[in-house]
Amino acid sequence: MHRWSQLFIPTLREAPADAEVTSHKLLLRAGYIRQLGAGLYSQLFLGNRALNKIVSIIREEMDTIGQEFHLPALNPREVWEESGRWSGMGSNMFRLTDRKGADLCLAMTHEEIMTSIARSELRSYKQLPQIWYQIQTKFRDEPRPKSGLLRVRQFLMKDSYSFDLDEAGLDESYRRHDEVYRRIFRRCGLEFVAVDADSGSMGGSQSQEFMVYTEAGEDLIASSAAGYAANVEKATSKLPVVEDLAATGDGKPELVHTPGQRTIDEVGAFLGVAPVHQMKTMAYMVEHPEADEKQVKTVGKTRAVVAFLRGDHQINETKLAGVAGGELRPMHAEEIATVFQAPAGYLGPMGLEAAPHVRKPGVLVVLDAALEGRTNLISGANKEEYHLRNVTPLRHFKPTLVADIRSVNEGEPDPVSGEPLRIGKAVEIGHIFKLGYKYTKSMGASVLNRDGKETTPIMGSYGIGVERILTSAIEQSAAQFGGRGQTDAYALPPSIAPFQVVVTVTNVKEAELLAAGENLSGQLAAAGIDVLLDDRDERAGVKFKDAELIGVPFRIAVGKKLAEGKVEVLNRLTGHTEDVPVAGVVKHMQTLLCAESRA
RNA sequence: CGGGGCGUAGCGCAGUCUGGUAGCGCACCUGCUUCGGGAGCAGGGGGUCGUUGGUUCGAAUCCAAUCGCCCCGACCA
Repeated sequence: MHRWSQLFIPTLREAPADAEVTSHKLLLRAGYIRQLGAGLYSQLFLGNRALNKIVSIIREEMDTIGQEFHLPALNPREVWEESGRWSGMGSNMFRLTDRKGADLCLAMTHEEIMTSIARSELRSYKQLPQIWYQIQTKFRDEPRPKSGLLRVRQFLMKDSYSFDLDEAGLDESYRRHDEVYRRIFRRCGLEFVAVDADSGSMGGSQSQEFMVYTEAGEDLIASSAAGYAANVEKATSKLPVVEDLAATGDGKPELVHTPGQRTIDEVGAFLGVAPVHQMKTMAYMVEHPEADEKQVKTVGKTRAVVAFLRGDHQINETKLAGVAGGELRPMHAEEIATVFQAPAGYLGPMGLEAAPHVRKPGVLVVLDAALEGRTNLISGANKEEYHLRNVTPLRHFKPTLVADIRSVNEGEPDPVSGEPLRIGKAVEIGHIFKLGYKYTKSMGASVLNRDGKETTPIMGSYGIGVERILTSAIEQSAAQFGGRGQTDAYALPPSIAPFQVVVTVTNVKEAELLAAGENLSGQLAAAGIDVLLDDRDERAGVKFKDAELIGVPFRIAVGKKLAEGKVEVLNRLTGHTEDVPVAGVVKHMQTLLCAESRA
């Protein structure tokens, strides 16, 4: 049993001005953390206690499928050279030099180290599969740390790595992680969705992110009630069929004078057509990575990329960049003039010389899949103050290719079941993905297979952000309280709260109250409940406020009702209070906690 | 790295424009009263005004440089 009077729980009445995000304010006010520098936080008693509980849950679940390691955070340069990431990680990696002048780095992740162990120790297929994990501090020199514990430069990560003989084995290791992750997040009381994700700089094929919807999030995800979920960078939808406009005149593209009308809305209003019947032109330049030598050789370091979308649709630059094979930037005015021979506002497809193939030189012209099969659209005419009617893609102009390059919108039917999509900000709390052979191959790991032949093991890599679980639990709860009109209030799930119950003695100067509180706390502790006794010589109001601030899910007030042999039990998760006879409190709490852990 | 903002007591802020040697609320300490929703009264402690340099008789205040933090963007597991 812990006595509040002896603890260091520095709660604040007001949040420091630097804190903007809800969870950041609350973590500071509740005395969980204090800031040391940008993206660097000290975890105080309560913060550390909550994080330790999360770590325990993760460890317990991970132990059902893997083995816990603990690797050095300080890594020699050589290992990272082997995978090509010493330079690949760029300035996001903290680097340092030892007294002998040797280069070292602070690890951002541990594929290299795990693979180096696998390389030197794994010899036979009989040793596979292996799942190795650790819970360890990671260092990343973020360009912009922000939002309290959400994006920091030093954080705790559970990272695991699987080594399998073949793809079927990897599928299984991946599936087991998927299952365990879901159990971990459920036990931490999070409402999450698993989304298909972009594999990013880590390389690999299949990949899934575990996300918690919250306004503080940095990612946008789309999900539907039917279970479809994807990062907006990847999400698609099934669009209802659009009835095309009737052709005018002889049905061939027809010039119309549109003086001063440049935007989709202006042209639409001027001609009396809806945006769905218009086609918008987006002009970019793509810069190919040096690594893609072939591409750079045939089509040049940079090339023009022109995308056509429905008038009411938004371009998804991530998708387009994927198609174009490099980084995008908007075209400059001179480049527009060269490619289109027309000013922005009147750009269109006619007269463009499209590259016949992505790997062939010429302007890369991409038609969004939503325009495939559409007819008689309105587009720019590549002539100042003129637009065209009756433009039918694939008949009147040939793009290099047709691809999905747009962002889905809220409410559109999901591609699987047609349920409306919900789009919202979310925080990534976990990521699992199939790495493939990237590291085992580049670092030369191999085992002998059944036939005595050298075989490269296939790898998977799986991460969980420990602090992010705490942060998103707070965000999630604060949003619920906010919905009930209570701002800056939250309560943590008992599984991860620093304490499950706080016993508030309303007035410690009344000896009976204090004695009853101590007695009750002792009983709860003896029953295995994590209890905090608030025995401070403070006014009741102060203690109630503090109990709420630190997010403990259950509060037992020992006060005036003790005269009737009762104490007041508040379930902050539901807001429900009830008076319970002192003798029945332990049982009552056990029932409440049990119900909560099942929920 | 581009754009914006801010550094004055533990926290929140005023004072800076118009230079004259620092103030308010909360917190903290002491005493009395109060005691189930951030108490009241009285007394008290605490600040190199981010740092460095310059202008001036005199700088929190004006000028320059520099460091740090926050936000938007770019980037990112």
